This record gives sequence, C-alpha cells and structure tokens, in this order.
Amino acid sequence: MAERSLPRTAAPAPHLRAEKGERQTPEAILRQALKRRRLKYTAERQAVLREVLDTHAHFDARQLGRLLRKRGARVSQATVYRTLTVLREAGLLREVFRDAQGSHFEHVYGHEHHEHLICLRCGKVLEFQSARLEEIQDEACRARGFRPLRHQLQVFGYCEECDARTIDD
Amino acid sequence: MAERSLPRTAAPAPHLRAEKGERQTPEAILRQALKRRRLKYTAERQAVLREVLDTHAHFDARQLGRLLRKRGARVSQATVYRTLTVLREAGLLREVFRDAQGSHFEHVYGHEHHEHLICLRCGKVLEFQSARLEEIQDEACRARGFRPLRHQLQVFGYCEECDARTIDD
DNA sequence: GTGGTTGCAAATGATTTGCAGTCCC
DNA sequence: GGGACTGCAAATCATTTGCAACCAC
Repeated sequence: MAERSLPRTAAPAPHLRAEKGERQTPEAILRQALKRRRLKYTAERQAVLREVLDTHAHFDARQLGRLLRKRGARVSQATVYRTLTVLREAGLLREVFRDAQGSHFEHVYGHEHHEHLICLRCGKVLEFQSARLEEIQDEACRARGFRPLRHQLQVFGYCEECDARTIDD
Repeated sequence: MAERSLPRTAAPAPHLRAEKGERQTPEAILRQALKRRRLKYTAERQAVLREVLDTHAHFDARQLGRLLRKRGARVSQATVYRTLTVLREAGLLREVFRDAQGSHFEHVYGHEHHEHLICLRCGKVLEFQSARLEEIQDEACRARGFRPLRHQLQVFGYCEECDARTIDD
C-alpha cells in the first residue's frame, strides 16, 4: 500500500496552509489530527512525536526506535512505524528520500521547505531553498495541466570534505 | 551495494569515458563497460539490455523480468536484478525513484536529463527539463563546496485527467 | 464499555546471495 | 581450462499485519 490521504473534514494539505498551523504547538497539531480521525492521543504517540521533534537531523525508523528505547520509552518498533505514518499524515513529518536501507525522514514543524544535497560517501545531508526553483517547477506544471502537491529535489554527490578525500579515476 | 557515479549532470562525467562514448551503440557501450571490468557479454545481458532499450516508459525489475520471459527469453529474476546493476553502472540506466514497491527505472541512452512529474492517482509520469533549474542547483552546490554528480527532482501531484476527476476537500 | 492501541511474532515483498552446474574468453 | 555467469532456493531487511491483551475516552 502507499499514499494514504487523511479522511479530512475540511482540512487542506497541512503543509499548504502554514498560517494557522504554525501558531499551534506540534502536540496540538497531532492531537487535532488524531481527533479528526477518531484516533487516540496515547503515551506512545506522544513519545514518538517528542523524539521526532528533538531530532534535528535526518533519521530512519530503526534509528528513531533505538533512540526512543535507549531513553527508556517503552515503544515497540511496530508502533514506531505506525506512528510515523500518522505523523506524516498530520503534516509533521516528511519522507526525505528512500534508498537501499529504507525511508529517511525529517520533521517539518518550524522548517521551511528545502531541497537536499546528499553526500554519497559520508551520508551527510545539506539543505538549500530557492524561490526561483519553485517558480520553474510551477511553470512546468502549469504548462502540462499538472497540479503539484509536493516535491523534492535531491542532488547526489560529494560534500566538501569527502570530495577532498576522493581520488577520481 | 555501492552507489556508483552516473554520467549525467552539468559537466560530462570526468572519469567515465565521455568523449567517444556518445557516438557508440548502447551494445558497444555495455560491451566496453564489461570488458573494462573483466566481465562477460552474455546472451542474458544482451537480452536485458535490449528489453530495457525497447521499453520507452518507466519500469521496475519485476515488470522487466516478466516482459522478458513473456517474449521467450530464458532469464531468471535474479539475473535481471544483477544485470540492472551492471547497466546502471554502465550509465545506460537510471533509477527514477523508489516507493513502497521498489525501484523504478528508465533507460538513459539517447535521452536528455529531465525531471519528473508523478501522478499520485494514476501513476503516470510526465517529464520536463530546464537549464535554469540546473543553474540554480549548481549555484547552491558551489556555495557549499558540494560536488554534484547527479540529481533528481520529483513533483508529486495530479495529472490533468486525474485532477479533473478528483473532488477536492 | 468498546473501539482504537500496543507488543510480539509471523508474514510480506523486493532485492540479494550461496551454491553447483554452465558457459564465455 | 578457469574464472565469470546463471538459475534456484534460501536468506536478508525494512516494513506491515494478525492477534490477544490493554487502555483512552
């Protein structure tokens, strides 16, 4: 299965309307998203959300789970996976990219949208944003009658340190 | 598995032979890439290459395998996977994106680099290219000392037909 | 109460890999 | 002839799911 949409009642894609959302705490946002779907605000979900917000770097589901448990939270890996899905649907989490080892995430709260420069050697991820970039995309979409919802640009290469260390063949 | 650099991006890939490469047939390119690594030009690899080139759409490893076998080629799925890796390393194939169902590819031969507009409803993939887009990226990379090798921009949304059919919330 | 939750273990599904028999160079 | 290849089946691995005990509302 894939792409699930929130059974909304009147809520446009969370990340598309930032004004109202940015005023609430992420906890309130989650609570609201859950209530809208008649789901429950459990201790496990709170723990995962807190960890996600505290992690100011990209992470995958396993790492997050390990981190949580290391801090004493009693959350199974299955619940981590299930909660990540909920957070994504609540617009609090974004999947940055997938590779052989699975999905990589970052939290969204308080962050502007941005693109990624991914180092193939050390895995470091740099970020940048550009309004012009968005314009170009919108233009391309418009020309094709395509309605964009979200996008991601990934540039793979070598970061400064790794580049210096890499001998080209 | 090792991330390999593909011949694609602003400057022609420096290490992978660039100059005379563009004039050769894809078969010759593969043959050469294999020889360089002391690998063999087998009937199975030829069959996979032919199928990859004949497929003018995005595909995944399973589909390609099924297609090959349907045409009578005696190629196991394991070999399809192994060969796709070889073709990618030879610069004849590109991984477009990954989702829950795995990797999606497209052949590179004779195609300009381009970005993708992916319909979340019907799965259709539209393409576009933009020199300005590349400039912006290069600029961002330069500013961070990042050496870009390849990139991909994916815009997710709804294509014209699906958009018309979609009742918005 | 009771419908949504959770942990656990088993199930998935794409992709990889160990082997033994084959086949290019 | 020997190292590379191939098919097959077993192995991986991240992620999902069935189920019975639990818990938020």
